[in-house]
Amino acid sequence: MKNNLTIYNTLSRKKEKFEPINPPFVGMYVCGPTVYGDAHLGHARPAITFDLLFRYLKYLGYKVRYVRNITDVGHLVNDADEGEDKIAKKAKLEQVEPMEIVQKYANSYHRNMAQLNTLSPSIEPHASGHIIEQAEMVKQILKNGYAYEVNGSVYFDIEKYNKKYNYGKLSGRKLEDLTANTRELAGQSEKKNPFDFALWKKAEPEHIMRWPSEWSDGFPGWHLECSVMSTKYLGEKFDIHGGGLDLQFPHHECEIAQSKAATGEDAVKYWMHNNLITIEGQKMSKSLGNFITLDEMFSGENDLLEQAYSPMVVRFFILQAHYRSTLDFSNKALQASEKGLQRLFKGMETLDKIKPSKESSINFKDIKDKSFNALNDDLNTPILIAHLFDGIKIINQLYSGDETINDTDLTDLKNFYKLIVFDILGLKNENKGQKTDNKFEEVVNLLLNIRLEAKKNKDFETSDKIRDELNKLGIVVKDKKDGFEWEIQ
RNA sequence: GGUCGCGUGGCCGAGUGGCUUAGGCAACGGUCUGCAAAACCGUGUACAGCGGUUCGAAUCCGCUCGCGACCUCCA
Repeated sequence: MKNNLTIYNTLSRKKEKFEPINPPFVGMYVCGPTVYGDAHLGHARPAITFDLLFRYLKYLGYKVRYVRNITDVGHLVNDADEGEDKIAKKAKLEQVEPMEIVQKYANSYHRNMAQLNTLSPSIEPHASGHIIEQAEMVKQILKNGYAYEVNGSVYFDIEKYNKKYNYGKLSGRKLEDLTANTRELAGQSEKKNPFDFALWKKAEPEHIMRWPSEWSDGFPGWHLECSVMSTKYLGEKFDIHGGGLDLQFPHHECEIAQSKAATGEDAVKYWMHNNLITIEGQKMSKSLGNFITLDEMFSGENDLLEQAYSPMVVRFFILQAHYRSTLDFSNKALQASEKGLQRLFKGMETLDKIKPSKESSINFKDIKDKSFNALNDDLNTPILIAHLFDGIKIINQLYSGDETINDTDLTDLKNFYKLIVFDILGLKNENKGQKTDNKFEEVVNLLLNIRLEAKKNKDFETSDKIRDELNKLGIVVKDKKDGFEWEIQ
């Protein structure tokens, strides 16, 4: 299996050639959502970034197993309500079962991800379905001496771990700095060191999500599920682990420590982190409350939104920035993406109308090569898209007859655009296949044919009236050389 | 406070030593049109500031200013 793909590895802080541990198989684990609220724009970014990678790796011929978890056990909210997890909290608020919350938001997450045209992961494990496995890993870490039990809770012993291994290598932190900077949180006296983290936490009486274990009735620590489920489904060593940049520390750092402490192996070869979406320069996040849910994006129902943005516009917007850069949300930027996406699809429609000639006056190889080079360069989709637009210019020249293309090249060109735009970038033309009612279409066509006649008779008063009135109803009329086109806005 | 990152033309957003006019949107001009719209073609403006290294820096180094991320749940 040959490829020229390089990806940026957070571990080395460099772009590295992508070489799977066990080709042609590739194991990829991505941190999924905690299902306690509607998915927002921020959730779309890793989903789309790693969907792109999933699609591209498959195109390259790899057999990819893509695992993305659903966190439904809940994490500690903070020390003020220690012992209460965020899912249980929401459940009490709404007077429903915790698993009902999980089901509800998992469903809406899946719906949103389908709207964004992301492929389903190969496996989507729930943390709650892997309590036994998590307890097993706790035992293993205890047995290896990197954890200690206090009052029914089990904590990871970072100081001890750091004597043999390197805690902080992913995020570039040093234990001394952590010691100096970790806040002294109340109720943490159980821990040897404030930076130790829970592997198993004893549940307080009011805590409704709990499972029996040899230490206590409780629940697993919040870093554990990813170590456990990635190991279970991808093995002790696997290729790619992805997630949002905000998970780098402490979540992924702790994952590394847990896996190493349990198995003695470095589980992950390539760590990948997508950057965050900002709004007015600030991170969009649940905790800051400045987020826009995906449902709101698609419906326009949020005060920050001037209009609705379709799922493909959101996807294209995200792909127009490199995944390791922050991306600032604004209506202007989204509107620019909307127009750009229209131009891209319009170009592809034009491509279908081109008639082949005997000879080709153009050479598309350059654009093709550059496109794949961009993709291979750590998934540089903004560059890739720029090349696609360069190609659109050529397509228009072919259509106008300023350039020519032969049959073979034309087929090749069409296949290239379909491959990149539909299969790899995962975009789809939403206007296509949006069938309106046949009778309705006939009626509009009838009106426009009357208008055409009026125009022929130079009765512009009537023709303009029909155009303007249709416009008021949201039907945009576009005159063509011999006839018309129309669309519903 | 500690660690890390960023600051590109009206906006978004690539590029990281010498030609990339990156690209998109907007703006302006044109073609088309009865007029429009749409579409297409064409055009301009940039690298936060100061200093240094270099034949040459948006790109490397230093300082200053501004912004952000992580250190607490987060995609």
